Amino acid sequence: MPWRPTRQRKAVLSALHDCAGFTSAQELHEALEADGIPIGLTTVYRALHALDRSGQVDVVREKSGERLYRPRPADGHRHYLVCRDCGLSTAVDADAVERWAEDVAGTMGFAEVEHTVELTGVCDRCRVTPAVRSSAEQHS
Amino acid sequence: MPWRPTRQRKAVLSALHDCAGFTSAQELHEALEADGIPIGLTTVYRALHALDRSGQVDVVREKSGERLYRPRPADGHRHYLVCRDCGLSTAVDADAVERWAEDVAGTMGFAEVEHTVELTGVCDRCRVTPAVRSSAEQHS
DNA sequence: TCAGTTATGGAAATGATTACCATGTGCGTC
DNA sequence: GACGCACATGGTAATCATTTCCATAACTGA
Ligand SMILES: [Zn+2]
Ligand SMILES: [Zn+2]
Ligand SMILES: [Zn+2]
Ligand SMILES: [Zn+2]
Repeated sequence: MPWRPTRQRKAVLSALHDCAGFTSAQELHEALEADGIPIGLTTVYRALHALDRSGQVDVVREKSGERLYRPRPADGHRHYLVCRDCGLSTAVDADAVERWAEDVAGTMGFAEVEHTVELTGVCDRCRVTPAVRSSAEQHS
Repeated sequence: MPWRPTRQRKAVLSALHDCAGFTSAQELHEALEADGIPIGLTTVYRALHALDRSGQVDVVREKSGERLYRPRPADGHRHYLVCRDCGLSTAVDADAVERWAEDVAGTMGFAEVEHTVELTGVCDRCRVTPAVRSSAEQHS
């Protein structure tokens, strides 16, 4: 399974790092095109899929089912607290959950256990000044 | 917002209780039709949506994005450990997670916090006798 | 250069879910 | 019981993210 660091793949990874929070495939595609980087939507999906398989991105699903991506921080597996209003996302400490997952799996005799944990809420700022969720401008 | 307990709505709720584990809207629809209960797919979706809003079912999403439903046990909010192979699902104790979620949310200044937690793995039995995931027959 | 593999991207397909809308049903009223 | 209206149903068509197809392009090693 060779891996060619093509212009497109590098562009996707780069564009992903330029985004503050979680971003969808389609948003990324638009952003790239807007930057004058011609790339097919299919290729964006493929690149994200590959990044996911190789563990370079974290993926969450929003209520609609759309997948949102975010470059994974260097220190590995994380979970996030995401504002439903503005999209602001913050990595949180989840050691307790990690331990719990291990525990439960062991107790129940399950193997190859995976977990997804998603926390959503309304952030401090949005409680005061409700914002519309937009990929372009998320307050940092 | 009145609530008429129509033939169809009662049938959906009943069919849902007849299923061992999590079930999709379409599976439910097929099961109902197979039982000679004529009902529109649209109606099944509406009924499940209503049950969800009123907190009578738990919902999870599988990798494909398909929504799976399960009647919520009387004792309220639960999380499940689901076998990726056969679909066997088991409610697990998640007090640790509940507390963690509260904690994190409070610390970060978020309000109206919601969480989704999904545990998947391969169950004891499936490690020995791999089964194909099928809604119809899930070992209990 | 040549062949073989890998990557790209437009268009068409997929598949769950939702929107529309004309029709049907429950139910309180007269 | 008949009437009227709000609520419910269900077929079909639309939506929409994602995937599949497939012909073409780019890359790599010999
Ligand atoms: Zn916010
Ligand atoms: Zn984790
Ligand atoms: Zn199993
Ligand atoms: Zn919980």
